[in-house]
Amino acid sequence: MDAMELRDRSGLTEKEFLQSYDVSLYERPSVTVDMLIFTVTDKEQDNYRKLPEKALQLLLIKRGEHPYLGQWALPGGFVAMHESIEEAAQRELKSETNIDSIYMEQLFTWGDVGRDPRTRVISCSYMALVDRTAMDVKAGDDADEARWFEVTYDLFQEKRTNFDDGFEYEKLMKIALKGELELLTATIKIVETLKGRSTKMITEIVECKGIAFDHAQIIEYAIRRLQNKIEYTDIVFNLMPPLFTLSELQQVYEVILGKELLAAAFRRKIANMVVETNEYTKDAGHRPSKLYRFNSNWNRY
Amino acid sequence: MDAMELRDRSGLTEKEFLQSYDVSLYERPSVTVDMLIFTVTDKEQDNYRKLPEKALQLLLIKRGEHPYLGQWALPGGFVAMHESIEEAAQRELKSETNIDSIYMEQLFTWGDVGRDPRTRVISCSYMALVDRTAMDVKAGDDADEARWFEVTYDLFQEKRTNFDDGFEYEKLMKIALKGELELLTATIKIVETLKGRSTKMITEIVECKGIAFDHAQIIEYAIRRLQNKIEYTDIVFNLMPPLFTLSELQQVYEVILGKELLAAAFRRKIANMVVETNEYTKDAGHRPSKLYRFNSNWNRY
DNA sequence: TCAAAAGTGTTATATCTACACCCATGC
DNA sequence: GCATGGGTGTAGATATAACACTTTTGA
Repeated sequence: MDAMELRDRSGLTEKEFLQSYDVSLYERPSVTVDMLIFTVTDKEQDNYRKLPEKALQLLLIKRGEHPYLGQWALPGGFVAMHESIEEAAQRELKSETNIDSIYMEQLFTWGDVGRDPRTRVISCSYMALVDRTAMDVKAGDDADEARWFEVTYDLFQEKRTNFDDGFEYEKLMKIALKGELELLTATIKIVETLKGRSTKMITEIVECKGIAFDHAQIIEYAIRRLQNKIEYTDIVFNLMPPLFTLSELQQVYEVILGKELLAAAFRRKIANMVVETNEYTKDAGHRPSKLYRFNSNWNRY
Repeated sequence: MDAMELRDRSGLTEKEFLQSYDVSLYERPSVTVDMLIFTVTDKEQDNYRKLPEKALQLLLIKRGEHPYLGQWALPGGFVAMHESIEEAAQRELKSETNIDSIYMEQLFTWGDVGRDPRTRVISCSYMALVDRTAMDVKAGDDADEARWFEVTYDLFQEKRTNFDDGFEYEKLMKIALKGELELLTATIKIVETLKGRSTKMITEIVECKGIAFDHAQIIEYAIRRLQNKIEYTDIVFNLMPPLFTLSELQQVYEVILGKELLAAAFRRKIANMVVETNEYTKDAGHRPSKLYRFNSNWNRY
C-alpha cells in the first residue's frame, strides 16, 4: 500500500525516480512578479472651503537598464527558487516601498511569448493597496527612482457590432499616468466577443508612451479589477487611514469608479461597513464631519 | 530620441545588450498549466416520471509516472518556449479531450516551493466548461486513462472566533470525486482572517486521498470561482446544450451552487439571459416543457 | 451673511422571497 | 386518477434612485 513502493515502467520507485530526475532536460521560461501598488492622496485645493480632491496613484520605477532604459515600469523582479510567488511579491514590495503589505492579491499571469525582449518571461502580477498617510512609503528618495503617478482612466471610444448569433463590443481606454515631471499615456483596446454561447475578451496595447514592457496592459487590467472589487468587497479600507469621514470615503469610491455618486445613497450603501466614532474633523471651513472607522465585523451578507 | 540609441551604464545600446544577454545565469523554475475541465451529465433515473438528476463532473487523468504514480491528477503539461500560457492550455485541452474550448479562463497561479517533488514547478491553472452532449469528448478511451469524476463539495465544519479588532473564520470543505471505480476525497481548510482593516484568506490541504500534487486545493478554488461566477456572468451556458429547458438550467445552477432554488424566482432572475423557442420536450412523463436558448444579446446591465 | 459640506427624510420604483395555485402529460 | 414537473400570480419585504431639505461651521 505504500506509495513509495510503487514502481514505474522503468522499474523505479518514486524515491529512485526523484533522485534521477534531471531538470536541465527542458528549456524553461523565467518567472517574475510585477506589483501594482495603489494609493490615494489629496490634491492641492486653494479654496479654503472646498474639500481637497482625491487622486488615485500608482507607484512606478524608472528603468536604469536595458531593455526599455529610461522608461517607467511596475516594480517587480525575478522569483527565486527558494521562495513562493507570494513571498517574492512581498519581498519586492518591502524592498521597493518599505511596506509590509496590508493587502495583496494575485491578479493575473502574463505569458505572451514576445512580452520581454530579453528572453521568455512569464510574469505573475499582484495588486497591493496602501494607506499613504500611515505608511512610511519610500519612493522618490530611492536609487531606483521610484515615483508615484496619478492615474486617470477614461473611455475614449466604443463600438458595438451586432450579429445574428452574438456581437462584438470594442472599447478603447485611455490611461494617463501623471508624475511630477512626466506624463505617460497608453491606449488599450478591449474586445469582447460573443459568438454562440459565451463571451471572450481580448486586450491589446494600441499605443503607449513611456511605459515599459506590456505594463500598460497590466495596469488597465488592475484598474478594472479594482473597480470591480470595490463594489462587493472591503478592499477600499486598505486605502483609507484608520479614521475617515464618509465624504472622504465617497471621494475614494468616486475616483476609483470614475463617476460621481449621490451622497445619500452612498451613505446608506456603506452604512454597515463602517462604525461611527465620537470624533469630528476640525477647521474644515464648513460644518465638521463625524469620523468613522472600518467595521471589522462587516460581512457581505 | 530613438530608444535604440540610449546606452546603459556599460555603454551598450539596447540591441547590444540583448545580444549579450545570457539567460543561463539565473536558475529558473519550470512552468506548467493545469486544466480544470468541468461538465454536467444526467444521472440515471428509474422513475419514469422524475427528471434525471444532474451531476457536475471533472476530468482527471491517472498518473502513469512518478511522482504520484497511480493517483489522479488534473490534465496539464509544461509550457513550451514558443507558445503563450493560454496556447499551452488550449493545446493540452485539445490533446487531452479533443475539445476546441468554448470557454476557458485563467484561474490562479500556484507556486509554493514544495508543491512538486521533482523540482520547482509553478503552475498556471485554467478552468474550461464544456457541453458534454455536443462535444466529442474523448476520455476513458485514451492511453492516459482520462476519466470523468462526479464532483461533490460540502461544508464539513465551520468555526468563527471574534476578536476586538477582527475575527477568524475557518471552514473545512470536503471534496469527493466519484469515478466509475474509485472514490477520491480531500478536505481543504480555508481560513479567512480579518485583523485591522482587511480580509486575508489562506487555504490548505488537510487530508487527501488519491489526488496528486496540490490538485485538491486547485479543485476547491475552481469550484468556488465557478459558484461565484455563475451568479453574475453567463458561463453556465457553456455547460448547456444549444436548446434546454428552464428546469434543466435550474438543475445546473443547483448542482453547482449546492442548494435548491425556487423555480418562480429562478425563472424571473434568468429571464433575460434566455430566449424561448417554439419547441417543446416530448415523452417526459409529465407536461412538456418549452425549450430555450441562450440570449446572445444578453447584457449584465 | 454665506458658501460649502454634513447629514436626514420622502417618495416612487425595482427587485427578491415565499408561497399558493393552476396546467398538461403519460401511464 | 394521479404523480410529476411546467408555469404564473401575488403580497410583503427589502433595496435603490432621485431629490428636497435642514444643519453647522469658518471666514
